Amino acid sequence: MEEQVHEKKALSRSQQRRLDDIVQAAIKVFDRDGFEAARMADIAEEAGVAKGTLYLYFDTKAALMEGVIVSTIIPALEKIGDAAGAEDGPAKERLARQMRIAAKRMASPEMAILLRHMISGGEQAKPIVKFYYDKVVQLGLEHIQATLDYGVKTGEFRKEVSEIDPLVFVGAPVYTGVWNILFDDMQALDDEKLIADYLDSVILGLLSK
Amino acid sequence: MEEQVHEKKALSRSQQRRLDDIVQAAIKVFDRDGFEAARMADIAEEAGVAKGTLYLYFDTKAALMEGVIVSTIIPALEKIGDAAGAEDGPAKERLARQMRIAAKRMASPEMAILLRHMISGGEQAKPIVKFYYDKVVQLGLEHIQATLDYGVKTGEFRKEVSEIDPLVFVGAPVYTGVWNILFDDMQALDDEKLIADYLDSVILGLLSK
DNA sequence: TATCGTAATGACCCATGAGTCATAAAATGA
DNA sequence: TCATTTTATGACTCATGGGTCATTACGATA
Repeated sequence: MEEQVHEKKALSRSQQRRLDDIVQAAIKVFDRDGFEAARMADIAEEAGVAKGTLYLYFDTKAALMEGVIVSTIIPALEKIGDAAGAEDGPAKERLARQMRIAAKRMASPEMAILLRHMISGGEQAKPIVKFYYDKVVQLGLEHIQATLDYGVKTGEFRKEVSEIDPLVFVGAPVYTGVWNILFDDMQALDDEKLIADYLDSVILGLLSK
Repeated sequence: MEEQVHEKKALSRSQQRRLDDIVQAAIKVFDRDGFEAARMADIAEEAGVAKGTLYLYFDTKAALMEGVIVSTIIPALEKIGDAAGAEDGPAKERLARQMRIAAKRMASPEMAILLRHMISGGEQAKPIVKFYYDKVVQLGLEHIQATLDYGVKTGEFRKEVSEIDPLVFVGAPVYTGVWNILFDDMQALDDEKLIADYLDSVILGLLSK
């Protein structure tokens, strides 16, 4: 991930505000139109700024996209890491908590932007995909694996559970994200119920007895 | 879904062959570059044909995309419907079979094209999304629901299982599709094992005893 | 209020690639 | 074989939108 605001270390108050405006506008337009179809002119208008001004803050459209991701999504992801890592309660509840957090995240508009960009942006999205894989996917899977192992160790889960691919447990959260992008207009998803049902059916299969 | 080959009823042998070449070339290029980045000139070259020739068979780039989807994906989906509908064996195995078929489908390159297009193409992809929702998602969910009900009726599944949102069971298949698009370079997915693990953990949670 | 440096503007430039069409090649058939 | 219709070609047109930069507005300082 590169820096995208040239070499400026410090921005004045008003500059910071403008940058925020631009990022907010970009989120709105990227979310509405997708990266390719989004026009810089629209983002500028949405931000109440001239097109040229965008280029004072971001060198290219791709850099603006990265800026959006870095400034809104990465911090959110870090929070997830913290929350999921909390080590208390029975394994069953840890797993449930992790999945709920993941699902909630996947359903956010910021994540929709990220997902859409990673999926549709070919070569140029590669660095972001790599970053996401290393920093989010890997970490998330480790968290889940740890919970599974923990549950087995305490005897709460049957011992074969350690061998289960932790990817199994990200299916539902990812699905909620994709569903929201594709079909939300047609049939809004009840995230809560979906995850509850999921946990209901999955966790019973994990228990020892 | 519109027809895309003007009003031609019958194509000559050689025309049919050319059309197949074009569709094959389009699949290859759309898969490699995604819809937006794919250039008609590249598709023409790949098909061994001049650019203008493409427009004898398809009016626009979007129509070509639809042509690809209609001619390769829809038939495949129908086959799924047939296979999943077969009504024999215990509910447990019907469910397993349905999920395996779905997962295999989601992992195909044709589905990758469709997924990418639906996710990244804004307004213009709407009709296809709608079509997919009506003809595939709905139908698939009905099949799964039927299997769940069947399992409950025979006493194989505990009775609350009827209340589970069938979406729960498409999480893993969808996830395999998305994973293949995003992370296949980094870590190839073992579809078989993933689904097996998934079934292993989920189905135990469904059983009566 | 005059000067100077910095930020903002938007008309402009230009590469790109979808789509066209006059021309050429191929097929048809008398 | 020649006339006629059908199919293929690729150089060309043209709309689009990312990115630029000469000009203007602003704000701070003396």
